[in-house]
Amino acid sequence: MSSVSRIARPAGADDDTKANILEAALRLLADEGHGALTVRRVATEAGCSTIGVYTWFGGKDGLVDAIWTQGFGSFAAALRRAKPLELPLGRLQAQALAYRRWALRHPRHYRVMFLNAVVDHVPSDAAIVVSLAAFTALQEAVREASDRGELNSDDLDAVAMAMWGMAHGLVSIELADAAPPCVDQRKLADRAYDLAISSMVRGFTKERSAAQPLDRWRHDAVETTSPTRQRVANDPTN
Amino acid sequence: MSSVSRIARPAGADDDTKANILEAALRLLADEGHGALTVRRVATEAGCSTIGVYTWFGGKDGLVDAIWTQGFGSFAAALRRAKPLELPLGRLQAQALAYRRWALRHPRHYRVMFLNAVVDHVPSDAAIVVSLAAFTALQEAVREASDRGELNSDDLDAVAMAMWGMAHGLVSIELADAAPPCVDQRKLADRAYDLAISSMVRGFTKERSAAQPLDRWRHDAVETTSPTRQRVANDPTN
DNA sequence: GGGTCGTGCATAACGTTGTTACAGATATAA
DNA sequence: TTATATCTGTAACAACGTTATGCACGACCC
Repeated sequence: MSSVSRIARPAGADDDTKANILEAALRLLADEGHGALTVRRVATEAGCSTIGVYTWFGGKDGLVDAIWTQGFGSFAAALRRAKPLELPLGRLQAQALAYRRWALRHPRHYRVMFLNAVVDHVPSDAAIVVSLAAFTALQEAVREASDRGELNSDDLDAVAMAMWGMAHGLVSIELADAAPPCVDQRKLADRAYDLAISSMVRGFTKERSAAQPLDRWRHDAVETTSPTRQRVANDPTN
Repeated sequence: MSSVSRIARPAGADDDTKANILEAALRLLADEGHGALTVRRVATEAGCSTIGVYTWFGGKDGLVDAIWTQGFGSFAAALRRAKPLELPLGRLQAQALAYRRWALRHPRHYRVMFLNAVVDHVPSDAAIVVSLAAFTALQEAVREASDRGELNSDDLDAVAMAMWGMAHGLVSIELADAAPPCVDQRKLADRAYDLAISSMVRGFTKERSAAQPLDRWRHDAVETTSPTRQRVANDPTN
């Protein structure tokens, strides 16, 4: 495994303990959920003792911070990658769909990042900076719509926040299985999300167009929802 | 304190240990947050040993369940008490405002009920039934609007869910202090919440009326936001 | 009144968690 | 070779939720 040790350590120790630990943590999170994210368990999976987590991440908080940062990188990229729809506020709507798609593909990651899955973890300043990139993508979409004269409000921050809040709330409820009993929770979540986006966008636009259904974009967008991993080179969270 | 013991117990034991424990837990939650909600701490504050929590609530889960139930009772009552605004979807808008008002008045309670403040607590079936009352209030407001012909959608469940998700998302972000840095977080939260409500409502309504600002209702509605307790007889959470 | 039963309770412990003091081991620098 | 800095495993610590054990007391029956 280890090529050449560059730093003093006991014989037989792996050279890239840090990478092993983070990888083990991400794997445990994806496969078994945040309940498996104990220092001892991660250390065992990474092939070192608990000390490794403290040497390389400063403790569990630091490890979760790394997971957080990695997740937000993937999340922000997904938002930025969203191809604008041919509708009013097209980029904003595309990002809203991408928001839920990412969350449904990485539910355990989303829980750590947004749903306090790891108790009372407070992200570091560095992690917060990374996470802001996601919101920035949203703000840019809002500004684009504003520049095109599509918005009926000048309060761009409030518009961005309203969209984020809506997406976050609906996704949170869906991931928490907190929706009220229903014949088909998933279908209701689909409909509610589409309706919320299209209604809010309709409320934001100047012209009074008819509501624009989102079905055709949604369906091919959310084809995969199982939490099983699908690794891609250099981006384990896709 | 204790009037007449009706059940066998050691001499000197208080008669209503169960009430003491729940009261102590609610007080600790309100005063110090969920971090103070340890079995040992609650027992000490209630004047009994840890066993009391197990005897009367079956464990910490049961205790949190009781807090949950109590909170949802207060929450649902607040939604039902909301006086309809003289606007389209007036009852729905009033409930949305009441939603945030309750959350800002009982932030620690809201965190336990909605934000996974107590790790991985899964509510009991009984607690879920109580919590559904809150959603029912929302559904009734939607049905009322539908009966009046104010809605442009027939999917009433999706409408209710969209409103709930929006409110929950924005309030969650606000309570988590997760909003991006800004001059005045609170004012942005105010504006974003009003904008989200009015925009979504505008998207739901058939006629194309101008956006209706919510400021005047909002300001006298949310005058108290500090987490300090203001007890009212028979309803400690107001 | 005396004996039995069941219930509520305190003490003390168990296992698991995050964390750390300590000492040993090793690569690099002098 | 010697010295230093760094990494690591062992073993322990405190705090957490939980529970086995045994005692105290009221209710009940005779």
